[in-house]
Amino acid sequence: MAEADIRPTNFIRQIIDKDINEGLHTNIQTRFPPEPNGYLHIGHAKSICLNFGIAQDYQGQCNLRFDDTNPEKEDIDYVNAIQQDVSWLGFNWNGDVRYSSNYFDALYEFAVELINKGLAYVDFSSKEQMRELRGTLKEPGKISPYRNTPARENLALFEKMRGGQFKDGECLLRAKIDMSSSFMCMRDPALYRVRFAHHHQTGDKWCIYPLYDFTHCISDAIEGITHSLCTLEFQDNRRLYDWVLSNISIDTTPHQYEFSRLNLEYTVLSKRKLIQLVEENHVDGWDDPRMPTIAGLRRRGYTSASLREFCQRIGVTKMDNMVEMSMLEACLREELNADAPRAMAVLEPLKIVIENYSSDDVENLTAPNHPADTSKGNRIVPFSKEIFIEAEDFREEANKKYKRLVLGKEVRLRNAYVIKAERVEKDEQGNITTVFCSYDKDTLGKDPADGRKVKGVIHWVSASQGVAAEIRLYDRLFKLPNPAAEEEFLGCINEQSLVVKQGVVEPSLINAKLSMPVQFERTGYFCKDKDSQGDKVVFNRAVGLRDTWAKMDQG
RNA sequence: UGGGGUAUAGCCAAGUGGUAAGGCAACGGGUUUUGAUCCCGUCAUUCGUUGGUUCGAGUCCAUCUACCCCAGCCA
Repeated sequence: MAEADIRPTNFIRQIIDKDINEGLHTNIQTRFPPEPNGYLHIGHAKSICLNFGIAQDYQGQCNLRFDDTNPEKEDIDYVNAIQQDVSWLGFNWNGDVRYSSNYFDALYEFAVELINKGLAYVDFSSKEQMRELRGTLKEPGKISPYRNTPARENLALFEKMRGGQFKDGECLLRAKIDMSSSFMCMRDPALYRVRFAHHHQTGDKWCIYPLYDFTHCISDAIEGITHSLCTLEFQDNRRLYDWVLSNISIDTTPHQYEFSRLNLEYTVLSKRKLIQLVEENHVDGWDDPRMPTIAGLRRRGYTSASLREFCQRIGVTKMDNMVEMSMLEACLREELNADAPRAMAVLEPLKIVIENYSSDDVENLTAPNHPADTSKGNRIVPFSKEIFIEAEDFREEANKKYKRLVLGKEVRLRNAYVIKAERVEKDEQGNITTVFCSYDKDTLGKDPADGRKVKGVIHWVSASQGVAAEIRLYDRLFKLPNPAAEEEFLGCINEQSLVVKQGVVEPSLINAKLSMPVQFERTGYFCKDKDSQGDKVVFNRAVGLRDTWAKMDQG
C-alpha cells in the first residue's frame, strides 16, 4: 500500500475505532467550538485539524459552533474572522454556523428542569461569601444558606432573574451537587449569572447568561455530537459535563475527551496574552506577520497546507509539549521548495559596474522558474552593465571557505555570466560604494572554456531594470523559548523581530500576486504584502532557506 | 495520602507481553549555476526511579520521583 494510505493514529481515533467496532456509533459527529473573543491561532489549528480531520476520515460531520455565552468579551468581528480562518485552512463545516446562543431557550428549560428536581437553586451570596464557603483544595466547602430554598421558590426566583428583576451579579443559579467534592468544579457550580449586556447574536433579549459548564455539554447533546474534544485543562470539568447530561431529559450522550494543547517555542498561545499584544500595540494588529494567529501566519506567507501538515506531524496526545519552531518551518520549506517559483532579489544592494560590458546594452536572459521542475517554465531576467549584488556577497579579501565575490577573483552570477572583481571605490568613511568588475562573455550557460573552476554563485538584479522594494525580515517575536513562563512575558519581546530592508527585486516580481509565495534564491521564501500600493512594493519573508554557511565556522 | 492528569532521544511521537517506527533538529559524505534542493550514511542495548511477576516487560503489579491542571458570576 502507498504511504499516503497510512493514516496518522492517535488515542482519540483509537477510541472512535473502538466505539464503531462495538456498534456504539454509526456516524461520527464532532465540533469546533471557539469563543469569539479573539482571533484563532495555531493552537486552534491543531484542534480544527483534529475535529474536521476526524469528521472527514470517518465520513462524519464537524460543526462550527461559537461558544458565545459571555457577551461582554465577545464581538461579531471575531465571529467573522474565525469563519474566514477555518475556511482558509481548508475545512467546511456541517450546515450552518451554530451558536450556543441558538440554544438559550432550551438551556433555560433544562435549568428549570434541574430546579424542579431540586438540583439547582438561586444563591444571593456575594462573590466573597461564595469563595469562603467553597473551601480549599484540601478542605471541603460549606453549605450556602440559600441551598435549601424550596424548588417552587427557586423557580419563581429564577423567573425573576430572567425577568430582569435582579441587578447585575446580584444572584446566581447554582447546581446542587457536593460542597465537599474533591473536584472543585462540583462544589455547587454556577449555571446562570445576571448580566445586562448586549449580545452580538441575541441582542437585548436576555439579561441572564448560562456558563460554560452548563452550556457546552447540552449544546453538544443537542447537536448530536458523539465525541467532544477539548484540551487537558477541562479534565476535571468532565465530571460536571457528565453530571448535567445525566440529570436532564435529553437523549444523546456525547462524551468528552481531552488532549494536550499546543505550545510553540518563542511565542505565546494564550488568548489573554495575544489580546494584550494587540491592544497595547506591541504588534501591528491580529494579522501582524509575527503573530502566531492564523491570520498572521497567512500574511507572513504560510500556506494552509503547511499548517495542516504541521498539525499532522505534531500529533495528538495528552503529554505537555513545547514544539520547536523548526518543526513549523520545515513544513513550509518542504512545500515551497517544491512549489514556489524562484526569483532574484537583493536585500542590501551593493553596486557592481561591469566595465567591459557595453553601456547601452540590456540583455534579456532566460532563467528557469524552478531548477527541478521545467513545467514551471522560464522568465526573462534583464542583464546590464550596472547591477546590484548582496553587500555580504563581496569581500576585499577572504579565506577559501568564502565562496562569493572577492577582489581579484571570479564568481558566477546566477543565470548569467562569470565576473571578476577588479577594483573597488570607497567613500570618505572607507565604505565600499562600487565594485568594478569584468565579465567573461563566453560563460553564459556554460563553464569557462579553459577549464577554470569558479566555485561560487551569487544572485543579482539589474540596476536599471530592477524594482525598488521594501523587504520585511521577520524573526521570532520573543527572545526566550517560553515567554509564558516569565513573570512578565512582554519583557522578552524581541526588538529585532522585524527588520526592514530597502532592496531591489527583478522586474518579473512586479506581477506577483498578494500572498503568492516565491523563493528569492539564496535568501528565503517571501510573499507580497497587502501594504503594497502603487509604486510601493512590500515583501514579507515567511522563512529563510536552511543556511549551513551561517552555522559553520567561517574562519 | 485533596483530586485530576502525564513521564519513550535535543524537540514532537509510534509502540496495546515477543526483543525500541517515523518526523524535526544535529552530524559526516556525494551531486549541484541557490552554501538551497536531492542522494547516501550516523544518531535510545534502552523507555522517569526502584523492586516484583513472566521463558520473555516500554507494555502487567507495587514503590518512589518529577512536571502540568483545579479554589471565575472566564472558556
